[in-house]
Amino acid sequence: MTTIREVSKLANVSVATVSRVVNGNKWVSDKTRDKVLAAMSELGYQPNSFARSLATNKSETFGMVVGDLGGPFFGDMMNSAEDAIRKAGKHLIVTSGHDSVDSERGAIDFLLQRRVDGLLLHLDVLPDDDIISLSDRCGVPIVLVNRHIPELSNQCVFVDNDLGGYLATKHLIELGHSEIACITGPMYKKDARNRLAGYRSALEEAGLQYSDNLVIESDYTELGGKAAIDKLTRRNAPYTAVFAHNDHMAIGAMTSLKALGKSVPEHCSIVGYDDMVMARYVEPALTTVAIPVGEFGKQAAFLALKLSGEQNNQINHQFDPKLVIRRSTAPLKPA
Amino acid sequence: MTTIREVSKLANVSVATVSRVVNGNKWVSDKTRDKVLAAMSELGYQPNSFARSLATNKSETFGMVVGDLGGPFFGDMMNSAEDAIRKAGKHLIVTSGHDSVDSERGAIDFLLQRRVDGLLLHLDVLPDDDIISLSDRCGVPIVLVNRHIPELSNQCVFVDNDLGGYLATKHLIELGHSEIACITGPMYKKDARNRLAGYRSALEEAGLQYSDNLVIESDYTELGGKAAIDKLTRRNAPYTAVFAHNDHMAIGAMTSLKALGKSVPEHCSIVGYDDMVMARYVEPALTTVAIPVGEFGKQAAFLALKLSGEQNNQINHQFDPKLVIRRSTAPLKPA
DNA sequence: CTGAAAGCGCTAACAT
DNA sequence: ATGTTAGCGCTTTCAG
Repeated sequence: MTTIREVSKLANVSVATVSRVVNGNKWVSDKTRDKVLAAMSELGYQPNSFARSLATNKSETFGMVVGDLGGPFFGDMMNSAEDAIRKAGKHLIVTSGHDSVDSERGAIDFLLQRRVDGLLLHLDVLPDDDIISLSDRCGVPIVLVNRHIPELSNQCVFVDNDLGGYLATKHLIELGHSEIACITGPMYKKDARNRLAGYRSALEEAGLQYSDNLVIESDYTELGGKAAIDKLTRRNAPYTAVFAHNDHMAIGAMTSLKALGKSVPEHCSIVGYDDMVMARYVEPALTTVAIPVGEFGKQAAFLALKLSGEQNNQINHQFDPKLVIRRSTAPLKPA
Repeated sequence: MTTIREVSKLANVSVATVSRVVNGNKWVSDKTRDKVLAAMSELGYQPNSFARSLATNKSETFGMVVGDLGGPFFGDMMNSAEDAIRKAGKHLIVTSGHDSVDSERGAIDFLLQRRVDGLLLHLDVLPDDDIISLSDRCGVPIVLVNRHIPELSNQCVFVDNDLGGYLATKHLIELGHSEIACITGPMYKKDARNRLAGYRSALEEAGLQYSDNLVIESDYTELGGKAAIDKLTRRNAPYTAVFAHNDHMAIGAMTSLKALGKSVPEHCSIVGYDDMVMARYVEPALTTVAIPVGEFGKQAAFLALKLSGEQNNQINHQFDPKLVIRRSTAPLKPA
């Protein structure tokens, strides 16, 4: 690797001059600049970002932690975050947290050691308290994606899951359904609790009775969705519609229902959550609650940029989910 | 940010000693080590990776460039690559190349400036020659993912697209089809040319006539797939099966076909390529050629590790695609 | 076992 | 307009 010193020798100038042209400083004569540029390209010079960052104490780089580099959900998020950050002339390093406290911590440490100018965190398992103390001591702005921690409110970008649950349920109610089953995510996750709360409030608003019997806690997987329907059957609970806390479970439920000889939406309506790609492709296409994932990543990036003093965009902290009506829901047929 | 010096002061030792305990050097007495460890945690000390890398001239980090952080294809690849690299005690920085020569170059420069120990490159547009010269001068091992450059053969990990095209076509032939349309990707891409070559060789092997009339060059998008069917219709070309160079186009074609009143697979069989998630969910589920994407990322990581002298795994350079038969293909019905 | 000191490559005053 | 030089925080001889 060639250094700035070698370039300076070849060009017959001082390292300071080379540094100036590398950094686009005005105070260099055109002639000198050309000489330096020539030397640089002759040597294939690449500035050493470590040395540079060490000297300036900034990296021009933001770090992002996502649950899993492969998640379809994260793809869009990373993309739009990177886009916004690139447009600000910075870079984004993405790492995955792998759904474990240790590796989430590890990912954060990794980024911190790289002295990122800010952190965009999508943390699944790290407890609130840890995040709060992290925010206090880490020295760089952190923004939380898809998570709301009251103490860190203005560092959060999140979606109103209560509203999502409410919208899904209300849609079903408006179609005439009154016996609506709910397949929830793991209840230790706030997302799931909020979606369930939305479900309850829609029920309540309509004067419908909430019944534990119709609620199955599951695990956000397709298999879990299937199993939930089986449980419902075993409980002998009557229902004409299902609200699943994500599309995976909704699709699993759909499969199970079909296997039971019930067709969707004729015998049973289904609403999912997330609006993943496959929601458009299943048969019937799934009615679901869409989260503006791209907007999410973008606003998180804006927020990080803002908190690090780079920009001053207007930030949108909370997003409203939107109901996307497709063909898995239909008016209740009189029995 | 607290430095090694502050820790050394608090612990009443020299910086060298602190450095030793940070790096797990044996030559430190337990007592001293404990003192230092205590000081470190009291100060919340995080080693500065820049200073460290500057001093050692290594980063313990590999860099990866993918076309687009959001691609479903890339998700698995990143995941398994990161996994393999993490298991080797290193880190992976992922950046996107955005399908443009400039940003692919920019992404590579970014990583090079971060002095990565190796580069995993999934390059869509950068020409072979540029890559070859890059490999010569960049000073770190580079491995090419999903691309075969003869001059850099042992730095490539790729899939046999000829075989993929052949398998897809042969499957259709075995089902009795002889008039098989082919919707290709952009022909400036080698992938597409190879898949087409596979198509031709399967035809040839079966003694079937190749006809330009049945080949439509498209763009790997769902819309492109739809348009291709329209073109075929306008050409008035008779066909009973379609081989599309990716699943997106296959699904687009399926939609178009249905709109034309032809049902799949009764009137027309369809084979896709890639085996993306949605292939399982469309109706009918798509027969397609699967690429072992995960294995890909993993082998690329192994290769990079090996070339950088870290490990010595046995590397698999070329992968065979596999035909996944689902329900979009069926035996030709006698007219 | 521990400390002192010389860099690693670059930036940013400060000189000239 | 250009050069000199003192760090940035850490690792690594080389001496104790």
